[in-house]
Amino acid sequence: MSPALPSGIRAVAVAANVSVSTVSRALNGYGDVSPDTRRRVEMAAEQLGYRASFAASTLRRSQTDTITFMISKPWTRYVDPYFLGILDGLEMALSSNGFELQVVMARDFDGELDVIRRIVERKRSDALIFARTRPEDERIDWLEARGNPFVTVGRTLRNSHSFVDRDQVKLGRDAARRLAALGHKRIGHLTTPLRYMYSHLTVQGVREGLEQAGLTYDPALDVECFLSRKTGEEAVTELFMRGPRPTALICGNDLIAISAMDGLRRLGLTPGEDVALIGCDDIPVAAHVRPALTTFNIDLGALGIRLGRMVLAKLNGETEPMQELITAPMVVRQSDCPGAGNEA
Amino acid sequence: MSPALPSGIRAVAVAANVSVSTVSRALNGYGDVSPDTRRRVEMAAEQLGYRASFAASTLRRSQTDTITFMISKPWTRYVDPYFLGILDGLEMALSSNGFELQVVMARDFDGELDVIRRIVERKRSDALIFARTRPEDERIDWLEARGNPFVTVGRTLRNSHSFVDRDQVKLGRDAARRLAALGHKRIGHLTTPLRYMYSHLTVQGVREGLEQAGLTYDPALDVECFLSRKTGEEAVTELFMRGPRPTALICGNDLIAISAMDGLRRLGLTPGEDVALIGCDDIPVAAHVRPALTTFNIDLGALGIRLGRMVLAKLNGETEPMQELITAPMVVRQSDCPGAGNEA
DNA sequence: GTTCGGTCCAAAATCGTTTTTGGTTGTGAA
DNA sequence: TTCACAACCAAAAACGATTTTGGACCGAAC
Repeated sequence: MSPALPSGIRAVAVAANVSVSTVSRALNGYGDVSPDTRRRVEMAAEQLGYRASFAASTLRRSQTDTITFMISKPWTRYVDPYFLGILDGLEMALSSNGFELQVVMARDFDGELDVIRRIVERKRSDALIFARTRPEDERIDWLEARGNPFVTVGRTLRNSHSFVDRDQVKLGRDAARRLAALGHKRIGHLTTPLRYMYSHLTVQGVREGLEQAGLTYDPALDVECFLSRKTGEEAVTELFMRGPRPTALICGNDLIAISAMDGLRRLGLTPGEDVALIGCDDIPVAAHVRPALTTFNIDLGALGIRLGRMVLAKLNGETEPMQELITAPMVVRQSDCPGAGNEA
Repeated sequence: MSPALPSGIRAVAVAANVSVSTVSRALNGYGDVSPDTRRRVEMAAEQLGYRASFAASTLRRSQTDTITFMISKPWTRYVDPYFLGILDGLEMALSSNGFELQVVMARDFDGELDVIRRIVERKRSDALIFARTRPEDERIDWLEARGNPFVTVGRTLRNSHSFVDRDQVKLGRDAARRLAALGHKRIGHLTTPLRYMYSHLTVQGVREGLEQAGLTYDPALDVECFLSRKTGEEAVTELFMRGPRPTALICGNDLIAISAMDGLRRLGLTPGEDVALIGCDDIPVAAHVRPALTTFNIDLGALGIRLGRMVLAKLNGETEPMQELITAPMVVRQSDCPGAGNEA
C-alpha cells in the first residue's frame, strides 16, 4: 500500500520540490527564502489552486484576520441603507489592511448578546463592530468585562468605550433652530425609538435648539415612532388630534418624514406649506418626493472607514478609548417652509 | 516547574473530573455518556464559559456549519431592502437547522469571483449563496466546475444550476397587460441594468404582455437605468425628448419610478394623471409617495427561507438542480391611471 | 466460576497549518 | 587547509478540538 497522496500545503511542497515549512515561509512573505525558491513555490501554489486552510492557519496562529459586524435584525427592513452604507466603507478600510469583513445577523434584541458570545467564545473573529447602541447596553458591558476589542456606531450613557457616531445633538439643535428661525413656534418631533441612544441625543439637541431660540420645549409634542408599526402617518394623526397642532415637524428619519407627509394630507394639510418637515438620513428617494425633503446627509462610507481605522488601531494595541463624532450637514430642499410666525 | 494550566476542553474535563473525549461526546450529544455525567460536563462548560474553538473543530471535522451569502457591493446603497430582506428569512431558515449565516461583501464586479474563491479555497464555508446573476455568469461556471454547493437568487441563460427567483417574466407581462387594459398604447420601460439577467426576463415579459394585448413592442421605448448614475428622472427626460411620448411607464424598481415621477413633473406632466407608472419591489416608501405607487410586492423573507431550505437540501446530498419561481403580486395604488385610449 | 454483553470511559491519532529548532551547504578569510 | 559565518532548508512540535480504538467494570447467563 503506497502512502496517501499528499494534499494541501504538502502537495505544494512536493510540486515545488521543497519542504513544507519553506512553502509556508514563502507564501507568507517571510525571509530565509531565496527569490527563486519563492517564485517556484508561488507558481506551484497558483497552479494547484492552493490556499492555506482557514481553520488550520487560524488554529495555529490564533488570529482570524477577520472583523465581524453585527446587524440588528429587527430594523433590517427599514433602515438598511444605513447599515449597507457603513459596510461599504468598512469593507474598504479592512480589506486594504489584509482583514476580512464578515457580517452576522441577530434574530432579535435578546439574541444580540448571544450572537456576540458565540462569535467571541468560539474565537471566530478578532474584533466586533455593531450599531444601534442603547443607553445602557449589556453587549458593551459584556465585551468590556471580557476585554475583547470592539467598536460601536453610537454612544451610551457611560461612554467608556470606543465609538464613531453622528453628532446627533448638533443635528437636533440645527433642525430646531432652523425651524424656529423660519418663524415656527410649535415644533413637533417624531422620534426614532427611544430604546436607542441616538434618539435621546436628538431629543436633547432639539430641546437645546428650541431653548436657544427662546422657545420652550414641550414633551407633549414628541411622539415615538416604530417604523415597523407606528409610521409617521399614524404618529401625525395622533399628534394632531390630541392638542394644539404644531406647525413644523422634526422627523427622526426620512421614512418617518415621508409617511408623515401622507398623514398630513389625510388631515387636509399640505406638507411643505401648512406644515414644515425636516427629515434625517437623506435616503435616495428624499430628493424625489414632493415636496422634496429637507434632511441631514451623512457620509456613511466615511463613517465606515473611520470605524475600520479605529478597530485596526485597537488590534494594534491601542488601549485608550477612541471617540469620534461626525457632523451631518443639513440638505435644504423644499419641505421646510416658513411658519405662521413669519407671516404675522 | 508545574505543567501549564489546562485550557479549553481540557479545563472542562478537569473541572468535570472526566476525560477529554467524554466532554466532547457529552457536549455534542453523542451516546455513550450517562445522563449524570453529561449534566456534570454541561455545567462545568457553562461555568467556565467554554465553547469549542471554531478553528479546531472545523479543522477536525472539515465542516464549518456556515453558509455564506455574498452581497454585490455596487448596488448596496440603492437596492438594499432587497438584500437585507432576503438575509432576514435566510438567517431564520439556517439557524433553526444549526447553521450560521455569514455575509461577505464584494468590492466590485471583478472582485466577486475573487471573494468566492477566497471563501471556497480556504474552506471557510460549506455553501454559497448570491444574487444578481448575469446571463453568463462566471461565478456559476467556476462553482459548477469545482462541484461546490451553491444556490443563487436569479437565473442565467443556461439555467443548469439551483436557484430561487422571482417570476420576472410574469411580472413584466402583468404590468404590460394592465397598462394596455387601461387603454395605453405607447408604454415605455425604464429597465434595471441589462447586465443582470432579471432585467432581460422583465423585458421579455413586457414584450409578451404587449403582444398578447395586440400592441407591438418598440425597443425605442426602453431606457436602461443605472441607479447610481442615470436615475428615472434623467431617463424620463431622455425618453420624452427623443420621440413620440409614451403615456405609461413600467419601471424596473420603485426608486426608478419615484425619481421618474420627478422627471415627469419637470416636464410639466402630472404622474398618475398624464402618465401612468408601475414600479417594482414595493419598498417602504412606495405607499407614501404621491401618487401612491402601484408596484409588485415580493415576500423577501419567504424567498430567503426557500433559499435556506434549498441550500440545506444540497448539503444533505441532493444533487439534482432545484429551481423555484416566486410570483410577485401586483399592489394596485394610484400611479397607474387610465390612458388616453380609454377616454377616446 | 467463567464467559459474555453492555455500558461507560481514557488514551492516542488526526485534521492542516505555522513556527521553532537545528542541520547542511557553500563561501571567504585566516 | 581549516574555520566562521551566511544563507538556506528539513523535521518536528505545537494549536484545540473530534473520533477511533481499545480497555475497565459490572451484571447476567451458562
